[in-house]
Amino acid sequence: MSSAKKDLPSIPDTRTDILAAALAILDEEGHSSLTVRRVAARAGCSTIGVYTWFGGKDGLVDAILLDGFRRFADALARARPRKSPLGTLLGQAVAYRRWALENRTSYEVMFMGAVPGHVASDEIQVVGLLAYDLLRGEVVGAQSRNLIDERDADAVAMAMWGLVHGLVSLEIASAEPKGLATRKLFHLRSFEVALTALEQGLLAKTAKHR
Amino acid sequence: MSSAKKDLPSIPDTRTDILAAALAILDEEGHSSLTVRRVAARAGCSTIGVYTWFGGKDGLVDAILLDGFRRFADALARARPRKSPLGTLLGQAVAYRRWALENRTSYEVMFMGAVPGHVASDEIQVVGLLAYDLLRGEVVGAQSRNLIDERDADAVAMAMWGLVHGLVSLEIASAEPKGLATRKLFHLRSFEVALTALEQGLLAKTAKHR
DNA sequence: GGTTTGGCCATAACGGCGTTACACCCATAA
DNA sequence: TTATGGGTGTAACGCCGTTATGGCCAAACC
Repeated sequence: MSSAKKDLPSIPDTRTDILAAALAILDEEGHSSLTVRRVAARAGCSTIGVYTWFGGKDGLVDAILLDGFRRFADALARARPRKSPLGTLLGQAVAYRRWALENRTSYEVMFMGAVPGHVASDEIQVVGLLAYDLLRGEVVGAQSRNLIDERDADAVAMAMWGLVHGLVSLEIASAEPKGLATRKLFHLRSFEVALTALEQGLLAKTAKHR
Repeated sequence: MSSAKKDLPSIPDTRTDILAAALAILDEEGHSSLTVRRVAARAGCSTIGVYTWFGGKDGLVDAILLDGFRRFADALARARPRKSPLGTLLGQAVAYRRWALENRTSYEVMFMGAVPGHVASDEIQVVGLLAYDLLRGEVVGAQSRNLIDERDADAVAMAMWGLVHGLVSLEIASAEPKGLATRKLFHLRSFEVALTALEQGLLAKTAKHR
């Protein structure tokens, strides 16, 4: 029975081909080239394949998002091991920026609405919020260790997410393809200044006030 | 000679009609309904009018952007009179958010790339950066009065812009049309927490450090 | 075996998009 | 009277997402 399976991995799977073609087009040509016709041509089938396997362009983009969120979460998780919760938060912010810049088109689709008419399915939106829950959890952890003051954890988490997302999306929007190194350095400095200042401002005023 | 002018304002100006139609469609139906055909139909001319007066859809969107940046700058300027530079900065941030939420579709086109294929002309990009220069000027002012520490003014200005833009764009992206009041309140609280924390972290440690 | 079913697919079309070639009107200038 | 040229409508081109139609073919049934 195992011998009957041995060539299974080489069976051409239309669904896999289409998704791979879509990711390749997104990476190589940008989101404006992500059309059903082009994806189908690259996958070696007709446009109808996208409808058979994904229900349409929306479903295909949902699959792209699912893949993106998984890779994004992996990148953030890989940046976790730090000693202090504050160090972990800073490290994750840096990892967030690095991933966004290295996966620019994915980030644009995931967080900047780059695919014009797309509305993500409810399921996908839930997956997208997992990273936020991770962040929130670390904020609560830092608060419980009295490293961050006692403000609303959601407000603090949103502040961090908003700052990181805002800086990253401005950087992506202002970057010519393969942006200048000096510009990149400037954005990196702004990023560090902003994050350390925000964390400074959130530090618990331990037994100093009230 | 003045009597010869008296009916000039009532002359139907195709260019004005088209721009007004585009702004109305953007406001009433959202950016996905902003098509050349629809604008022309609402303006009472054929699609060719958009090409005669604006050179195409890109030119029309540029005109929309110009209008948007003007109204945006007005709203920020109207929020200026505060006593301390820090109060001014905070007041402008609040005005920024208020304008973005009250002019959601404009903000999406101006700062979130809502019109799919659009690339703003160089001239328009310069106009868009005027608001940034205003912000930077106030940062420098606050630094010269020793209210903000001596970090790179551009980095500080980018930090503020990034935070405000990030929170606002997350709020816009997550808001169902006419979003729930509770959600709005949550975002307002996050906004205030984030801004005061950032400013706290940027405060000059007056004669305390070095 | 023959027949029916149903999953998968290609062709060709529909309506909508941005854009443009072409012909037309018509006020002005010669 | 004729010529010019700016503003315009019509109709088309090549894209887009989507779908109706119908063919193929392996599995399931009589």
